[in-house]
Parts: sequence; structure tokens; C-alpha cells
Amino acid sequence: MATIKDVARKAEVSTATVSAVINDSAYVSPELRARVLAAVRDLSYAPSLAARNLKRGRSQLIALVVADLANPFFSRVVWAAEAAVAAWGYSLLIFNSDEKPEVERRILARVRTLSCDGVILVPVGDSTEHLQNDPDGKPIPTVLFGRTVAGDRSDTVTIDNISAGRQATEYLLDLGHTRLGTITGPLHVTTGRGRLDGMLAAMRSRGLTLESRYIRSGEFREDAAYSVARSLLEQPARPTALYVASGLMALGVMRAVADLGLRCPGDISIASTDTIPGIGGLRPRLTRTEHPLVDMTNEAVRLLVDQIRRGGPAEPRNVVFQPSLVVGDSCAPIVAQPVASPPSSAPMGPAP
Amino acid sequence: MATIKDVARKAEVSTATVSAVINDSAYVSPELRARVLAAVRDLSYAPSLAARNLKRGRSQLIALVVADLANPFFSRVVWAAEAAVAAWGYSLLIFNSDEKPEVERRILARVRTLSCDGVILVPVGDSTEHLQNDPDGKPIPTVLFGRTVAGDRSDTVTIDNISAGRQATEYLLDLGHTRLGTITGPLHVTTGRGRLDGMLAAMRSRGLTLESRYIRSGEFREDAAYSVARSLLEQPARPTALYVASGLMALGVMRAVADLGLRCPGDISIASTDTIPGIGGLRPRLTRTEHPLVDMTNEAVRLLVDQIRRGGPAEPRNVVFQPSLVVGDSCAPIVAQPVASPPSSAPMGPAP
DNA sequence: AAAACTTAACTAATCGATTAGCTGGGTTCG
DNA sequence: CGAACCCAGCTAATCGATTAGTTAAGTTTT
Repeated sequence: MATIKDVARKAEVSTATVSAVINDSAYVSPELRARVLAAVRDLSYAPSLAARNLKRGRSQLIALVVADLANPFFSRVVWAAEAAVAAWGYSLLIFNSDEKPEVERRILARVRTLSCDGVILVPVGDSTEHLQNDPDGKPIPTVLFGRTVAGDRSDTVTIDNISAGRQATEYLLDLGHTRLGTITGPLHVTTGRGRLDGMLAAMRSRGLTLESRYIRSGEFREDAAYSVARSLLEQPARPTALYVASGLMALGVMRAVADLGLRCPGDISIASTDTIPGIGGLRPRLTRTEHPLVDMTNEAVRLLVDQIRRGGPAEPRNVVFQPSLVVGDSCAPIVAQPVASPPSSAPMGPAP
Repeated sequence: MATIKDVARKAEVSTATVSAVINDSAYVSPELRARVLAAVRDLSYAPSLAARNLKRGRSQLIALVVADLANPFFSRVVWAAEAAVAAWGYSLLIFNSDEKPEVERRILARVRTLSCDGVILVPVGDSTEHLQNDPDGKPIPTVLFGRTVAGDRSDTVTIDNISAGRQATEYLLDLGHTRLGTITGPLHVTTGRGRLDGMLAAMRSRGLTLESRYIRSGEFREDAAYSVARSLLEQPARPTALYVASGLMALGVMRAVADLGLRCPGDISIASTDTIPGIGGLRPRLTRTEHPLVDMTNEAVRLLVDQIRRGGPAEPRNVVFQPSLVVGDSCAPIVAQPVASPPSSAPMGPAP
């Protein structure tokens, strides 16, 4: 591997001149510049980032730490982030905390060691402690993505989870459903909690309540959603509609519905927040709220690069995106059905 | 950010001793070792990778360059690779060549600049040229993943594409289908070509031929598959069954089928190679061949780490994994149906 | 024409680690 | 007893770039 010295020797100039040519950092006469460029080509020289970073104190590396790489939602974030980061001249390191706070801690330590210029973090756990990652120096520029952590002063990019839960719920209510259930994420995570809160608010404002036996929370995974959905739906008087807090969970719920011999939307309506892209040809098509993932990711990268450039965090900025409802055919209006008697533990009132 | 000198000063030892303690590279008396460790803790010192890499000439970085990050197949590769790479003590850089050879070339130049210790590459294009990436030194350890490039001497990890195409096709033939069609990937890519060849071989061995108007190839994308599937299915005598060469394309085909008002498997059977994980609750469930993606990824990382350790490529190793058939309900047996009349151009041999 | 600037290029210090080579004190052995 | 050897730890060179500071030549000013 050729070094700057080899180039300097070959072009018969000093290393300073080579550096000046490469970085365009000082005026170099056309003649020498040409000699240097020729030498660079001949030796197919590429400057060592290690050396450059050591001197400059940065690395051109941005780390993206997601909570669960197996979740297609985060795969799309990776896709969008790679493009955004590359457009700014950085490269992207990927880490998976797998929803485990101690793994997240290890990852952040490594991010520091690698002297990444910044981190986009989907935080797990509710502690902000390990985010103060550099007691004796300035902390690594950080943007929290999707989730927030109480008391943290990083920039954040999130969606309005309350609104997402509310919109989906109102859609179900508008179809005439009153006995709703929900499969939501972990309640200590803002996305799980917020979406449930939105749902509760929507119901409350119509004078309805969500029975606690119709609320289930589980990890944002297909299999977790499958099992809690089964246990919810196997109850005597099952809900006529479900709100599911994530696209991946919706798949698990769909599978549970299918395995129980139920039909969607015939027997049960399902609305979700987020979906799996590309499944428009499969039935049923989910009714869901979507959020502008690419815009969110671009914004997160923009905020991060801005922090890096200004060399320290300014007043924390919290950017919130709005979800929008996309109607599929996984929800059906409820047909006028007299409820036989208060459902207590009693039988279901059959229709017509 | 504390440096090794700060630690040395605080512990009242030399930097050499600090280094020895940190790396366990020489015997240090318990007393000094304790002082050093205390200082490390107090200053929350973490060695600078930039400096260490500069000296050692490695970076603990492995690059994964995929052909299309938007394809869920590669998202799963990213997921598996992150875990495998972390287990070996490396960190993972992600790049997306987006099926563009010139982007791939730029990425490989950057990988070199970053002095990555190795690359796992899903090659695009058919040239091996830019893989000889370091004319004047030893090339970067490389493992080709999924696809191969003629004449290249890197290690490779692939699946048996011929077998994948053959198995899926034979399943369709066994159900009685004779008028088959296929949606495959680009034919200059080994995965597209190989799967088609497997299909052709399967048909040939039963004395059947695949009409060229029933063969369509397009990029490995949902939308590309959608449009070529439409054009294929809108032909007068459409096939009774399709083999689709990728999971993502199968989604596009499903959507085309739905938009054309056709029913799967009622009007048309569909088998594919690869699928989208987690869609088991949606209808229909794809019949497809699957390949052991996690094992493949682990093997690729293992081969790469091995190359890195031995410090140069040995005899190239080519590991081929076998696909296996997973039956869903997207295929139906063909019922004895008389074909009305020869469809203009060429007569079909009907089988009562 | 001497003083004062500019300019293009160079020399050498520097970033933060690793490590070859050295030192001085303690053992071992002929 | 002194040569030979060990050992723990230190000094200083080194990796490959950037860049502050210097120099010599040329240009402008007075």
C-alpha cells in the first residue's frame, strides 16, 4: 500500500505538497499538481483513513444502533440511513442492540472506541445514564430515533405515536366497532406506550373504555404478537376489532387469526400502525397508519451532521412527524348486532 | 478524551506499561497493573482505534456490500452478518451498490481507504476487474456472497441456483402443469440465470419446453416483477403456473395477479425461490424453495475471518448451500381441462 | 536599491497508540 | 567473584497523514 511518502518521492515534492494537492488545502502550481496527480495514479495511492483520522480527530463514520435488526421496520431505516449518510460523505456502521440495554451499553462503548463522529440511536431501556458517554470530554453527537428517553437532552426524531393510535382507533370506531382490543409493544417503550395512549384517548372521547383483558403487550416481534394475539382472541367474548401497534406484529396477529380459523375482516377487523412494504398483493391488505420513514431518517442524519459540524450540541431539537391513515381491506363495518346482554363472562350475542 | 499518556502520567508509569496492561502483551507486576487499571477507570480511558489501527495496520472493520438494501433478502443478510461479525470482534459497515457497477467501484475504493480488514460482497455486473483492488499490494480479503463472477478467485458462498429452479419447477410439473411461465432476475446475474437454467433443465427432462414468450426477466424488485408479470399474464393463452425467482418478486407477481382479477392458486399457481419472512398469516402462503441464510452468512464471515487471520488468500474456496422446498398453498393441481384450440402462433399439446 | 511583502514549497512537530531495543538490579552458575 | 542471563519497566522510533512554522525567490513599495 503506497503512502504519502512514496507519492512525494515519486513526484519529487514534499509530503506537504502532496497533502495540499489531495485536500485542495493550499495553492500548488499547475506543474507540481500535475506531477503529484500522476504519481497518485501510478501508485494507485489512497490516503489512509487511519492516519488522517488520527490527525484530524474524526473518522467519517456514523453508527446506527437499532433495537432489532430482524424487524423490517429497522431494515428500512438501515436502507434509508445508508443512502443519507453516504450523501453527506460518511460511512455507516450497523449495530443491533436486540432490545437489550446491556448490549446497547457495550455497543456505545465500542462506538466511542471507534471514534465514530456520531450515533443515531434507537434507545432500549429507559435509562439515559449510558448516553452521557464521555464523562471527561464532550459526548458523541447523538440523535435518538423513533423512541425517546425521559430526561435526555439529545436531538430526537420521532412520530406522533398518540396520533397514530388515535387515528387507527377512530377509523375502527367509525366503522361501528365498540368492543376493541389491542396488541401493543412493551409499555416502557415510548412507541408502545404512546400508541396505546392514543387509542385510549380516542375511545375515551367517545365515552368508551378499553377493557384491560383486551389489552396485550409484547415485544415488537412476529412471534410475540402471535402468541399474545392467540391468548387474547381465545377469550370468550372476543373483540370485533384489533389495533396492532406495529407492522411486524400485525403479521403475527394475522397468523394467529388464520390459525384460529377466523377470517379477517369477516370475523375480526385489524388496523395497525406501520406495515410491511410490498405485501399489497396478499390478502387482506392492512389498514394502517404510515409514517414518512425516509424523511424521518434523512432528518435524523441532517441533525446529526449538523451537530458534528457545529462541534457540540446546541439546544436540543425534537422533530415529530405525523402519521397518516392508509386504508386497506382488513377492516369491515360492523353490522347492526344487538348485544344480548352485558358480556361479563357470558356468551356472545349472535347476529341477525 | 483521555490518552494513553494521561493514563501513564496518572499511574506514574510509562506508556509502554499501560499498553502492556491493556493488551496483556507482557508481564506487568500486580502492583503496577493495579495502578494502571485504576487510572484507566478514573479517566474512563478507551484506546483510540485510529491510533491503534494506524500502528497495527488493521481496523477491526468488515464491510458488507449488498446489491440492493431495499430487498428484504439482503436485510436479513445484514441482520445475520451483524451478529456473526460482532461474535468475531469486528464491526460491520454497510454499503448499498444498488445494482450499479460504478457505485460498487466507488464503494470498494472507499472500503480500501477505510482500510477495512475484509469485505463481503454481493457483486453486481460481470466484471472482476475492480476486485483486483490493490495493484501494488495485497488485495483486501474478500468473500463473494450469493452471486459469483466469472474468472474471480475469491472465496464464494452461494446456493445451488440450478437446484432451486429445478425443485420449484418439478413441484409445479408434479401438480400436472405443463404450460409454465417464469419471472426471473437479470440473466447476467448468476442467481437469475441459474434459476432459469434449473427450470429449463427440469422441463427438458420431462420432454417439455418453456416458450420464450412465457419467460420474463427483470430486476429483483417488487415493482419490476409487477410490471413484467402483468405483461406476461395479459397474453392470450396465459400459463397455468409461474415460477418466480425471488421472494420480493413473488410479492410483485402476487400484486399483479390480484390487480388482474386472477386468483391464486385458483387461476394460477405460483412457486418461488426465497420468500419474505413472517407473512405466514397472509393468503396465499407461498410455495417456495428456501435457503439457509443464517448458515450461509455465518460461513461467509468465517471464511473471511480465516482469510484475514492467515494474512492472504489460500486456494479459493467455494461453498454451495442446498435449497429446500417449502410447500404453502399458492399452487393447485391442474384439473383436467381441455384446451379450446391452438392459440394461434403455436399449438399446445393438451393432456386430458 | 533597500525594505517589506507575497508566494510556493519545504521541514519538522504532531496526533495516540505499539513495540524494538535498552537499562539497571537481581539470580544463577562456572 | 565475575560473566551470563533474566526480568520489569523505560525510552524512543514508528505508523501515515496534517499543518504550523520556515525559507528562498520573486514582486512591490518607498
